Amino acid sequence: MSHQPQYIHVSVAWPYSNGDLHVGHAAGNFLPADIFARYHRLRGNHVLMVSGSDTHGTPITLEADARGISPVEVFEHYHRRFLLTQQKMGISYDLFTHTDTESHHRIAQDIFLLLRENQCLYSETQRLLFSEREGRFLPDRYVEGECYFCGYDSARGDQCDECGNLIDATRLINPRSKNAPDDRLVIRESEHYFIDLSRFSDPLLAYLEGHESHWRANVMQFTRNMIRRGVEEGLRGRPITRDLDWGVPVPLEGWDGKRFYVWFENIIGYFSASVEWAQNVGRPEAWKHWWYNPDAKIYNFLGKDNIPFHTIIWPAELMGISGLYHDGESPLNLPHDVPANEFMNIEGRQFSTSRNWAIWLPDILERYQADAIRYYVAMTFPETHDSDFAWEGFLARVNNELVAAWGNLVNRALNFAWRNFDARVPQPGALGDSDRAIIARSEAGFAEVGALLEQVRLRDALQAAMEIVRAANAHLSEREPWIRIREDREDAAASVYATLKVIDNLKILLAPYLPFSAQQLHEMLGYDGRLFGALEIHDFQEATHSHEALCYDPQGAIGNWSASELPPGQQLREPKALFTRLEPEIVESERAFLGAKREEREIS
RNA sequence: GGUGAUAUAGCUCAGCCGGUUAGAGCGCGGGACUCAUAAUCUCGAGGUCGGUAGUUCGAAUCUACCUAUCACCA
Repeated sequence: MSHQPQYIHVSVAWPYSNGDLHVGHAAGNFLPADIFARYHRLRGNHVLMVSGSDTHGTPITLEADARGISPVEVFEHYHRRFLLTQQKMGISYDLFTHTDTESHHRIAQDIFLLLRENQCLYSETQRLLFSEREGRFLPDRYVEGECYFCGYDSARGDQCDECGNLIDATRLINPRSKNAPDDRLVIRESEHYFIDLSRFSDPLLAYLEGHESHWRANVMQFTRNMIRRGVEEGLRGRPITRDLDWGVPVPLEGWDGKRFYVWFENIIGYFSASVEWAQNVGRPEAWKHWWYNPDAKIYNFLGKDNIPFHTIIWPAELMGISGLYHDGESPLNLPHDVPANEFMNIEGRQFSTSRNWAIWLPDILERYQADAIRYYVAMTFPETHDSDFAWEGFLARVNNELVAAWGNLVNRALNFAWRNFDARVPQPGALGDSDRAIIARSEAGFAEVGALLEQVRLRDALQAAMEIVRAANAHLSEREPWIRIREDREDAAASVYATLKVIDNLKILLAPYLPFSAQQLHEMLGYDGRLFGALEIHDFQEATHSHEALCYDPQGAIGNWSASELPPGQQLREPKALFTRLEPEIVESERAFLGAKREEREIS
């Protein structure tokens, strides 16, 4: 199964660093990305997986205001926690950085200037709400007023909570500042840049046509209709700058009080983080293998709320800046796939951070194994529709599937060899038909599970691997080595050897999902070395600031997506249970956390 | 209001460019086994596929309308 290594770029939507990560982030964004990335790493492909904290945007400044601290303090606090949380989860980013680096600022500004030079932007005067007292324009989220649909008195600047209509803040009746209700706002004009999407309608449609066969139905249909409608009416431009003091500055004379819109700038992070990564590893041109190589494939992992940004705006931006930092012929690569996930609900209800209806990753990582969380969330991935995280389901899947089926298969086979075959992989002699069949079955898993992983059908791929687990348990029960060993030691050795070999294969098939226990199992089987590289937090110094980032170092990784060659006679290490069985009581105790007041605890 | 996705056994889901008695895992009931974290194996009972109306020899699978949920847009 040797093949030319491919260049696979895995980019993950950037979370706002204004609060901890919860299972929604894992389910929609970074866990599918990590599973996909780890699979490709095992395949021997060149993977570049990047993301980072979004340090800008009104969620950050709102949080800063609420706590009476600076936006920098807010984002640095949560950025640090993101690094620790994702390290514990084993999310193998080559680089998880943030958007307040000098590198990102410069690249975002370069992209803006090139888009402007290439006439992909236009400027227009907008009417916006201005606070004379504060001497600044107020973002919609800072504005309240009377709803012009229903008359509700405290409609927000972006949406009315009473009637649900979206609001144009300048049309609110008696608009006022949310923080200072007696501060009456006035309308003032301000010049802004817009991205001219209308000129990209045809190239975007052509781009979609090239990916029809493998994009998820919702992503493709939704995007296509949006663009088609745009072709009829002209895709509307979107403002990319706004009047703010927190964000990436607009690099033009006289634009001091303006910053980029956060969605324009954070999505550029996929590109800027790639460039930063290349810099960090001392190969400053290396990012081009993914961005300017026609054979490379870029995958964006995100939630469904983010689809149009990734399938319309970002590709348009990339088309508009092709050639940036590069002399060659090929254009910048566009996303090859945008496998957006739907949402994960909690115990039948929608996430709500304000009501604390959420499951916080730093908290549950204190109580459960990372692989157990990864397993349940992966089995429940909202790939085709919204799914539900239910603690009863967590308990059942961990105990019945992870512990009882997979963990127990490992445990019974290794224990048997440990006690009856001198702590070694038995010398098999002649294998029986069913021994050969189960080995063949597990070896076929590399093609079967691999094909599903490549289509980003991660739930199906995991299910396919678990079917092999069940077949292996059935094989062992049918062969009964614990009985056969009394009269035919060779026969028992054959069936146990076959089982260990199957387990060795399953170790790799499951490794993208269960990297921690796969490593433990690897060692119990008597191997040395690490299946994957190391995941570490490093500090990077720029001209005036330094920042921390999570970095995957592939050095020394020996894991390989290919059939086991388990050597007979190999010395085993003492088997220990891979997974902890959970008590039924956790269902009630975990449910009690939902909706209750939460204290943020130090991450150990 | 528009666009898209989703709606299948108690639960979680697969099947859906039409075609034999609608599949899997879990749960549940009956057997077997004891190497294993009371784990494993095996047999079985459970759905007529959100609703209505069509197309067709034949629809969970196609069409229209409706309902519900979610997202995006207005």
